[in-house]
Amino acid sequence: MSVSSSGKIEKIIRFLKEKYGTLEWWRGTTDEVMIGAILTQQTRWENVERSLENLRQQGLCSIAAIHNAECHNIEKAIMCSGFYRIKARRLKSLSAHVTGEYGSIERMAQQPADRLRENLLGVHGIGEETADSILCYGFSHQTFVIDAYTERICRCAGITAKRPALKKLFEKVLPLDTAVYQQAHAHIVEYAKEYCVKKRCNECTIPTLNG
DNA sequence: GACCAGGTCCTTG
DNA sequence: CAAGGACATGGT
Repeated sequence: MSVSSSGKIEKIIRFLKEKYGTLEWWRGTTDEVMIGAILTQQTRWENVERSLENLRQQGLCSIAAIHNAECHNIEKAIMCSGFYRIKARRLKSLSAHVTGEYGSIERMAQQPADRLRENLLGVHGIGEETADSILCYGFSHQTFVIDAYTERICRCAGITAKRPALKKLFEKVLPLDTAVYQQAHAHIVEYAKEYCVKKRCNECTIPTLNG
């Protein structure tokens, strides 16, 4: 009898939690999480941190400051995390959205998660992963983040579900606890960076799934 | 030098 | 709908 997708996901989550414990991941203000979520698109986090530091030094590391800044100045500050022209525009779109739709981050934080998600997906340059990252890490909602790594690990584990269904599966399995959601995604990324890239993800290396 | 990074959008078939 | 390309810098 084969293990169900839910069962496999439970095992993956348990194994990774055992392996990594609690990871320090994305501790920052809501503003910084939102900005970082855009900057980290297809980009290493270490480069994003440098950009965030540049933005801080320029006084540009907030949604309000981005809203008032010249695009050119944003571009210079975020250059080292790549795609800097398009990302500067995306940051502008996001800041315009927050300001126009809610007035402030504080107001935004009072809205229900599903409404925030729908509105974020309407912003040019924000897709599912970026929206969910903002919700989960910036606003502490129980929204699971599916990224390319999650898909890789799940595929190797023989879970055939794709993006939307995969997200539902994780959200069905995980307890309704924001810290658990944040950690589970962090664990997957750490594991994938360590094992699924260098080893080309030819086989599932999560031991509990091989027996 | 080749290849990849915590995506998203746009164009084609 | 799936596949392919553009966006760009920085690390291995």
